[in-house]
Amino acid sequence: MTAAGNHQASRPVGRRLERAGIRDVAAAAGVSITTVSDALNGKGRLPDATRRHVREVADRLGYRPSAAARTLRTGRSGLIGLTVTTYGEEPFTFTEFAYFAEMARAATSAALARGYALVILPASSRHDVWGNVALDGTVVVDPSDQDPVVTELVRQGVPVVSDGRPAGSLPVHAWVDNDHEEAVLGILDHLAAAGARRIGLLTGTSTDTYTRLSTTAYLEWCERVGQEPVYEAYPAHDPCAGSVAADRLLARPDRPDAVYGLFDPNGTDLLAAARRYGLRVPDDLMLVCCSESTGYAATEPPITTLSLKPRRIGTAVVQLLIDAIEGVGPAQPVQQVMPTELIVRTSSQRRLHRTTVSPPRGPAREEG
Amino acid sequence: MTAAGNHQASRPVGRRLERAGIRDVAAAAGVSITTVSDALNGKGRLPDATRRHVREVADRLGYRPSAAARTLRTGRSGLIGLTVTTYGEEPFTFTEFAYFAEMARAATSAALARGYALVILPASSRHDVWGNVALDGTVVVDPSDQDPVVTELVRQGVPVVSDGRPAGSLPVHAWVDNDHEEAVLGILDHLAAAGARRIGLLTGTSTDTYTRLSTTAYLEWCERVGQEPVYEAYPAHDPCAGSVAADRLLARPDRPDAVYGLFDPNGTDLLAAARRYGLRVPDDLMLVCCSESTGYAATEPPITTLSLKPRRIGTAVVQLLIDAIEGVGPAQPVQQVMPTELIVRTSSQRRLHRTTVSPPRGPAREEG
DNA sequence: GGATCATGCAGAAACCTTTCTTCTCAGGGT
DNA sequence: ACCCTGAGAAGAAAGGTTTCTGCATGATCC
Repeated sequence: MTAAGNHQASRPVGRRLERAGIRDVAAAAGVSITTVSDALNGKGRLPDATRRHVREVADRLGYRPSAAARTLRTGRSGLIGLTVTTYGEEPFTFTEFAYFAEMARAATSAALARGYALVILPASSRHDVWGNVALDGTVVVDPSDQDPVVTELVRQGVPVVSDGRPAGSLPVHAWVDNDHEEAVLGILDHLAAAGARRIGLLTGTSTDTYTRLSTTAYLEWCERVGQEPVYEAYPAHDPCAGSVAADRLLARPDRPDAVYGLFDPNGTDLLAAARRYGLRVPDDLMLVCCSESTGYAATEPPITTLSLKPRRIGTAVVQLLIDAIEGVGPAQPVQQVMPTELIVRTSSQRRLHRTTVSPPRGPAREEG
Repeated sequence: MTAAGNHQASRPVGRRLERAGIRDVAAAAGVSITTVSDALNGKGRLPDATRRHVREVADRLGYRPSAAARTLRTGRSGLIGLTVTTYGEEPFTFTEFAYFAEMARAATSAALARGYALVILPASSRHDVWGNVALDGTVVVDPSDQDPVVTELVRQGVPVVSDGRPAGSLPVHAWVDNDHEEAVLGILDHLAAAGARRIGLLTGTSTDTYTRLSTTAYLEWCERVGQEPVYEAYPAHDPCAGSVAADRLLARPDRPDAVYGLFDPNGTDLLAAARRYGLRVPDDLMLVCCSESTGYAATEPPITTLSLKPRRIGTAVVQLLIDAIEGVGPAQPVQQVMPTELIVRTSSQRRLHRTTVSPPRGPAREEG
């Protein structure tokens, strides 16, 4: 109230009008700040009359407790980080785009339902951002081998739960992951049952656990059934490399008559390559890819996809994390393996077999 | 160091080992906490030797300033909210899913580049979450008529920038939106030029500005060229209603020979309906829809889409918001209208015309 | 040679809550 | 009459930073 005192009604959306503090409420209600705090938080020994009175005064003054002060005092911010692996400048790569979006959506819902908010943070980036936000815990998606940020967080005692098995011996508090081996084996069996004689794989060159587990499962299956492996690996974070790799795979002399693609755009990549080579789908070439996109229901022909059920994963990860933050649940690290779902469409049905799907385990409780 | 002093190396991932504070650094470096703060923040008058020494000691101790304390003192949290309209239990509806995901991605990048992190918050939900997080500002997507949360934020003086024109007289500090009228007019002209005689519209029943502006632009165009309007409106938040509406539109006696669908899934909806009625695309029916999905490049036939360029929007919104937070830029509200991009594919080309696209205005600077 | 001045650093307030501890007072038991 | 108990409420510390103000010290200037 210095020089600005003479034009009061000038700008209601001004610089930032001084908010009412707990002191102001106490003064207006004629009680101490302790009483205000207790009344508003339902603590202490106060008669209902006092509680109501304080609440009413606080409402009238538009009082909102300072989150910063509360965090400082209680050590709890109500914020959990969602750490995404960054490729180049952008958070999360395109190949896992739909997956990540769905997973983040579910994680947001789950966190909000328990009174927490999600902060999106880049992995292993300039850590001034990391230092500037008080986190009660962090979800890290696909932790890389020795992520310095995660290591640092764990060292500080911040609970960390990962989506995907942690590589190396990263001591996360819990992780959730799909049963990737079983998923791949299921797909290969499905294709073989539909009449595939030589099944190819479109895989990645990176060393994350998803790629690794899926590839080794494929190789094991090939060995078991006595098929020579036919696969192409490409850098999955490159948006164009998928098309090239798909083309290469179908250009081989030992061209497969069925292909499973590990990454979301591979369905489109393979379909385009098949058209170039005049291959009919599914008659000459059967196709399956791992994707969350509903667009594969509308391609010509519709493509069979493997869904990793990201909503289930996102929900589970957040539940585990908040349990760890609040100290409920087991003290030991938890490992939760979630089933996948094969959505069978035309591209993997050479004859009109059955159209049922095969959820590998457990009753399907939720729609996610 | 009370009872826990006797088993030091017991659990490195223990409860939460007490972090080093600025006091500890000061003591270890043999200086005052003022000096530590100044040395680390590049303020005050200190010789470089002292600065280096303090920094080194701080590093050795693994000192990280408490974000809560800093926020409390400075009034700045480095956090900006991303408010999404919630439908039912879930944040953001499916119809704007791809748009939102892309927009959020760009917003995250832009915020991080300027040292801010993004918090995802639900609109008009239980506001205990809102009260618990200190926000420097908020981006609100598609603000509804009288959103209580946004009103409250503005009242508190928190900068608010909206993606989409604010409905009513919501006093946001700035907004960014596409030129929806121009986009619709461009599409209608494009279809007419390709030979469409009667153009239909698939629109929504909700009252948000996007739906409203697009629909009135369509009606105006119809009046101008003397065509009877042919449209169906449906509740866009219902994932199944789109198919039904598409079917109804094509079942009409005055069936259109070209349709523009305002929402992302409408391309698939219309394509499926066209198949049911035995209509060839684009020969009997031309199709355009508003979508960010790349899947429409792989449908049969590929479908022409209107992209709202969500990455540009997300970036612009965050820049505007941070400018407002940091007090740079104009004091008056800013309104920024961004161009859209029509991606012409087979579904809207009856004869083999040109394949060029028509960005309504401005040079295409970035790829987003 | 004393006033002035810049330099290097320290003290302490302020930010706003939550919570531990303490105080007062009324009433009931013996 | 006394002690004890419990309710109701207040005092004050603590949480960790930033930053304003101020105190020395040595160098500079007339």
